[in-house]
Amino acid sequence: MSRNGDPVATPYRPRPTLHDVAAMAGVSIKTASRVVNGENGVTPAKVAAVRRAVLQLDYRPNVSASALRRASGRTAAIGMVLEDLANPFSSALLRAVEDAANSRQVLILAGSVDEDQERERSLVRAFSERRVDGLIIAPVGEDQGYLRAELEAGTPLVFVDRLPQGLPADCVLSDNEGGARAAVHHLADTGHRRIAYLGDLQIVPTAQQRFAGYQRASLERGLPWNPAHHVHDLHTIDEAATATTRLLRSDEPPTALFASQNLVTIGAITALQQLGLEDTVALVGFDDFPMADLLKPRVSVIAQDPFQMGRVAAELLFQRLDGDRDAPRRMVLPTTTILRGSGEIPPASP
Amino acid sequence: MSRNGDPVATPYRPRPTLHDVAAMAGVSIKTASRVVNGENGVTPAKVAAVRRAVLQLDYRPNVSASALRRASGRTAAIGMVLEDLANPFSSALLRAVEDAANSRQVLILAGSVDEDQERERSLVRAFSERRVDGLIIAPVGEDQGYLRAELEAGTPLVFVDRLPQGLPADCVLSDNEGGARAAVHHLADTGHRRIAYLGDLQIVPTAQQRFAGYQRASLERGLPWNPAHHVHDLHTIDEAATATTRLLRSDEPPTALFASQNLVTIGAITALQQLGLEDTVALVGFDDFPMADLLKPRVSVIAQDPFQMGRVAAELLFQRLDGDRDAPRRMVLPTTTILRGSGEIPPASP
DNA sequence: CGCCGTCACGACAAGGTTGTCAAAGCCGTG
DNA sequence: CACGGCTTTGACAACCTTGTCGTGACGGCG
Repeated sequence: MSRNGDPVATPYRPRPTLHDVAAMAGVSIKTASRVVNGENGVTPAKVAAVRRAVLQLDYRPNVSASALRRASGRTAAIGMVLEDLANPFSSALLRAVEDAANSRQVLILAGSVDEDQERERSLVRAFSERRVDGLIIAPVGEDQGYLRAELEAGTPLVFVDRLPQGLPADCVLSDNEGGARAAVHHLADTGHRRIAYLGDLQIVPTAQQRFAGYQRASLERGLPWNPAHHVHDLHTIDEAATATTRLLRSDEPPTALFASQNLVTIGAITALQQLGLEDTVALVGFDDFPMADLLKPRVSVIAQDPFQMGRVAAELLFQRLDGDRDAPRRMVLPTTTILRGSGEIPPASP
Repeated sequence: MSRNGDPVATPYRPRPTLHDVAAMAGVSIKTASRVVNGENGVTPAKVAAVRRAVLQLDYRPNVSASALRRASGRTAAIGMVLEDLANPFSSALLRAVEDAANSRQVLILAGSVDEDQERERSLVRAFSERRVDGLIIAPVGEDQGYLRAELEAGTPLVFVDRLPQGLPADCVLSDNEGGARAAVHHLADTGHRRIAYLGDLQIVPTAQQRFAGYQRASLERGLPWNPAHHVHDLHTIDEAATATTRLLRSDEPPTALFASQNLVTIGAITALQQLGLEDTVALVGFDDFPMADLLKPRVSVIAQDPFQMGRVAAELLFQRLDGDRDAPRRMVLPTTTILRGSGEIPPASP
């Protein structure tokens, strides 16, 4: 009863192949291939015939089969292993790389690892099984030695945001230590001596570097070293808010806060607002975030430039793909200090 | 003189193939294939030998070659065509789809179109040449008929955020009209009668729907219809801010604003803050955004749920991949009205 | 007119894999 | 020991494409 409009599964029409194109154009497969790939040595008449057939059949070359046969084996795709595709930092990286890849007709496979080492490895494996031409990785694991085979097979690797461990490879980092140091110096310049550190998971290398910057600046300025003012392992807004509240309610509260990361900064702001202290306690956050200049007070930050990081990483990768086989490079991108208000609140006179 | 540490380009080691595995294990290629694919009918001793060889060579099956040969032709990859990978809406969609894909060992190819029709088509073409198993598309073009060949070849298509034109395909939308209508009703409930509409590019279908909702609610509440209070084609924060400023400085300024989109909302807030009117003029925005509840006043919004949208789209897609060939479905996701303060500001008494 | 170089073209193999199928080995039974 | 039935195994073709190379046609030259 297929007449009365029942949805009937029409059989799928198989995709046309070069074989079909060649048949329709009345030439050999090889000649069709030549035309499709723009090689010369084909009569204009046959070129036209093949072109017609391609159009009529809506022929799409099969890149997989092509890559399989081609000498270079290039698939014109690269893989990106990121922390979380939904977070602004990762997605800015992705977008920047996309722009670079786009101009070379290269596609991007992307995945999130969520701080899970196992997932990092399985993603890389999946990309490798697709024979991506290169990988850009924001590593979470403690050892990237498992990638040696990729490197040896000639797949260029570029690490972003964090240093690779146990593998010589290109790498693009922010100046985490320098940025954190600048933040603390700025708060000290404003008159603060009791500056709390609110940090991400200590296993995260960038968090370590930022704490090192905090420590270095504290030393340089002769600030009191008070472990009660150092909170580590904050990984969500709520955790950061809770920790901030506790700090500010303690006997000897800090007069300024350095938040080592996006979500921590937001958590700190939440807590400050709840306590009504947002105009009393100074705050500098690491990482800029949207809206930072619409809050009251506007939030001073140490900004990274994820777009530039992605752009530089992509440049490195494509240089490698173009044959550059020099020693691995490490690029350190400077941070920018953006003063908007929250970091310029002076300490309350005691 | 390669002894003294000059960087010397060591030749790349070609990736091991099944052939190599088979040779090392002393079996035929086919038997190695059987072991790798977990087929049975292989002696335990040979299974063990092949496993050893796989491990020792760090063999990675070539998914492309495999897909080429397999009857299904599945590549275990899907393509996503999004507005801009760096914007929160797109990246939330991407992430939600990734989570669904991940549980099926499917990878994601993603690209941004930036409101460029041409780019939409070229991205789809690139994905199609990779023989992705399915496509999730946030369309920008005015006609998706060019995708018919994909559909006929059996590649499931799911559209998100916007309806496809000229093609019967699955589709997941927010209730744009309903959400906008709710926003205006809420502002009317608060006592407003002069509610301005600040809208995105008019060619964008979602913008049209939101304007329709605004119009419908205005009618339902008998609000004055004042074209001077309707601003269209705002696509950046700056444009929105400028337009808002102009509106509020006009002879008969609105007492409330409905911003039809993320960036427009932010632009409106910027303008309100500059004019010192943020506690005087009411504002409801379409789309939630991070920090909306840390601003002063907190920003009332009509929230979409991009994660759910992505999840639903992925579900549809995978159902199709699992053989569902029913008529195309259209899913409309409800919006949520989140009242935080800015939408509850009463009109200034004249 | 015969020879040779050039060019267009296609037959064939190969790339890494899986589906098909026949051969070979093993077992128990009569 | 011959036979039938079962399991294990590998040779071969095929997927779609491109690289190699030989063939045949053509034009130019001696």
